[in-house]
Amino acid sequence: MALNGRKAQAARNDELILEAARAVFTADPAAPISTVAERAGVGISALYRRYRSKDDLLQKLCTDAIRTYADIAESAAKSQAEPWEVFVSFMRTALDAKAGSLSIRLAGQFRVGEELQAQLPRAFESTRQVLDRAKAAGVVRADIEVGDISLMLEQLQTIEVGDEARTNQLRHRYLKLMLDGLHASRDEIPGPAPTWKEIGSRYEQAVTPA
Amino acid sequence: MALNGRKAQAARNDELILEAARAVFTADPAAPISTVAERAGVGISALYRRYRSKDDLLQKLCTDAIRTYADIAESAAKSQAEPWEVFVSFMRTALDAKAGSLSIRLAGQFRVGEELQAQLPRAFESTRQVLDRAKAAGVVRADIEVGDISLMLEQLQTIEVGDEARTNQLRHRYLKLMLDGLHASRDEIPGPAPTWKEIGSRYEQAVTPA
DNA sequence: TCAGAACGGAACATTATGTTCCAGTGGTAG
DNA sequence: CTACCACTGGAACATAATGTTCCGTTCTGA
Repeated sequence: MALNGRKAQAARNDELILEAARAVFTADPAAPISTVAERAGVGISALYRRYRSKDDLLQKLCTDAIRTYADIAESAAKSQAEPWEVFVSFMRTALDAKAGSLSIRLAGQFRVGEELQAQLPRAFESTRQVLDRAKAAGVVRADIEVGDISLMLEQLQTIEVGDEARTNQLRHRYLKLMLDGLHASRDEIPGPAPTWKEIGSRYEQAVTPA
Repeated sequence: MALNGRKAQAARNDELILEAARAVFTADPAAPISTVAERAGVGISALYRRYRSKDDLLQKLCTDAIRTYADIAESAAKSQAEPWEVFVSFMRTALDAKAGSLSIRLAGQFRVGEELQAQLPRAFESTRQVLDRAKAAGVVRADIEVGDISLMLEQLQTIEVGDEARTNQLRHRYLKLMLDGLHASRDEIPGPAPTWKEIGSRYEQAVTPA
């Protein structure tokens, strides 16, 4: 009966809208809000009932995404398995979660709220732990830093061909390639690793609305 | 005196406009045409005197870019140096030329003209030769194909931090990482390589204008 | 001196899009 | 059974963005 109730319908729409928004904005960060409504199969007012503005929706999406990423990293940091296994599995899971994709592609388009900001240290710290453990074990080259992980995941998530399954397959194809590069202890790679500041600075483009 | 003449000024503007357009559209593929004029330090009419429309300008930019890429690939294909050296040098040069960057980021925004289309086989064929030679020499893993090269260069060119020099440095950082991955002959990398069709299909989004 | 090529940039037309508004619907409390 | 109202769809509105045109101005070259 909860399935037929008006409230159940509303609750289902909550999820439908979020899912649609994720899909739409992942495909096109500049997409209009009407596309989200269309994709979700609801009217525009269903959106505005839930979010004060587009900015609000984007913020919610990104905060969720970063929280998901932080969760994944934290979980990996706690794992007791082999350092290389943990690292690889972490990278794969993070890639699949498309967590960074949204936040980066939408960077600068919305105000960065407190909750989002609060997730950043957690994301950074956990990633660092996973990475450091792998480096300490000698299975990841020493000249890799946390910023590298961010940039690599971002790069991978820019890969985009028509089909979603195929896109994912290709992303993992290049992840593997990168992992092989990371794994090896060959010559130094050029340039210092990206700093956390460099990576975060892209969020600062947003014109602060009233 | 050619430096002061009206015609000389016009000729200089030709170049200024192209340079500005490259810079602007590389940074933001959706940039308005007025930004290009501003950056070039000319008025809008100076633009429209040279190009019938924005579409024309974009087409010109991309055609140039792909021709440049094809030139680089062709030159590498002719080189007699060591296969691995040739391959690495080709990748570095292609990356610096930012050749693919423009064409991909603008894909679907302009009509694909004949001249552009004519460059594609040349680009593909030369890239294939460089790659095949490296594979035959056993210095590049066998499961890499031409489409991989395209996608990798594209990925690298999506890297973007504020500073241009730094951006370039980071791109080369990850190119090196990828090269290490390519070089190694470890386990298979997952998924079939991207096909030429998959890569080209992104140009087809353009709504054909009258 | 003067015709006209080249130019700057305001003005215009059009489109895109965030947001509001209102009438309709159906579950539900009383 | 009925009246209420949360929830919704989507048209309408206001606004901002931007491609293109137009016109008055400048300055070269003959």
